Amino acid sequence: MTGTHTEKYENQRMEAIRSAAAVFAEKGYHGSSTRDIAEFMGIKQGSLYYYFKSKEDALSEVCLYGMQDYVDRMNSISTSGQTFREKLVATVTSHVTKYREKNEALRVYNAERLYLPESKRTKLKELGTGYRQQLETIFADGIKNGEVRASIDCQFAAHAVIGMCNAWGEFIDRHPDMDLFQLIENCVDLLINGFVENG
Amino acid sequence: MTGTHTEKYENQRMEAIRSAAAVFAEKGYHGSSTRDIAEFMGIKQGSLYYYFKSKEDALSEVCLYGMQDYVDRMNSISTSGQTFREKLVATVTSHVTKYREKNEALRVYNAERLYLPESKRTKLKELGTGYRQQLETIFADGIKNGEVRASIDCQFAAHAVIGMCNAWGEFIDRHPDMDLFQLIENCVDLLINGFVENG
DNA sequence: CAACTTTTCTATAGTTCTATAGATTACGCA
DNA sequence: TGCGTAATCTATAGAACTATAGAAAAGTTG
Repeated sequence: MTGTHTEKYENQRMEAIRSAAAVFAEKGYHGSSTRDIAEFMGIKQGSLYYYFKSKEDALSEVCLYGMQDYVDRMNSISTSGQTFREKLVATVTSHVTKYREKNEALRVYNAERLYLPESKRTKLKELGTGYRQQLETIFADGIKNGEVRASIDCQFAAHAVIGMCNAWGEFIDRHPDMDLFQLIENCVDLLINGFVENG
Repeated sequence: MTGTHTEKYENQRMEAIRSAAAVFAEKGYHGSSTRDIAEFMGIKQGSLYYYFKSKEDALSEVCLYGMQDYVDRMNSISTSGQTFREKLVATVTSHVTKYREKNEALRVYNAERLYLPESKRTKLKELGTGYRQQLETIFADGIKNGEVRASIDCQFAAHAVIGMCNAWGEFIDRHPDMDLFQLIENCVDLLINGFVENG
């Protein structure tokens, strides 16, 4: 597959994906033109079609690019021999710092993926489901060894963690001077202890 | 202001705002055309401009419409004489059920407001800030009377609650058969007790 | 350097979209 | 019933956008 292409082609293709990610993240998929993306990358509008079959194809590539890295990190967390608490810290840290690293692709995945037709979303769904299931397993294991309250619904818990991280991710993007360390600490404290005295 | 217009005009105007909300919620601001909105409403594209000065104006009205109701509910919660716990339940319930009621306008506010120019966002910012500050006050009062742990950062807490509710809101929209009662219970339990045994 | 391949550019066909102007129909009331 | 206002429609100017075709430039290899 990749063997058919030059090294330069592959490099430029990645550059095109990153450019598309940056532009989509700022203006949204429908608010961005192929000219915007090409200009960001430093080429002409028409040349972009040497790397993407269509604008929709560009969105698809951006989403996959954003998810791949994200899922990879979760894989290494869930297979590490850490305690529940450590895994939770690692998950939140990984997720939240990804936004600070200005990896716009993950934001694009969250905000724009639904504009892709079903057929182009199956792979993305698999990745997302895989991520969530691994997080569910972390909770299930936590219940087994007594670290997590037995009444916790693991599916709810996984969704809640992901949703909270995404919500803060959006916020972080608009507040570049925010103290991430403090934020992560607050998130983990909330997830572990709740807000209320004597829970 | 409103005195200059007919009752029919005001009714149709609200209908136009609700139509715009529905269409924007489904396709996004840039992905929607004025023809889409007009068709949803059952009139012709050009006629829409009898009710909106521009497409951007439509977005602005939708966002304001969505926020107004949302903020009103928070006003009545925060001025009620309830305990922290009760106010938290009421807040989460109000927020989450707003999504189930298919009030698309709030979703549009969350997802699309940033496409408005700064000048058209000042009122929206005021409303959002007001909401958040009232929620912060609920937490601050909870600390004062010992219901909430003293180490909680009220600003963080308010953002976290709003972010979590919005995250679940998006989810609810895509899962219409979900049990809201159970979801609210889970959310409140998480916020109050956290996930971990003996917090 | 000459032939060939890869990458980029220019130009454009064919759509679609916003916003406006002016005609047309529906409505309220004397 | 007929007049004046309110609401909607038709038609279109003018701009923008996607995707393609074919020319040009850059790069590679004998």
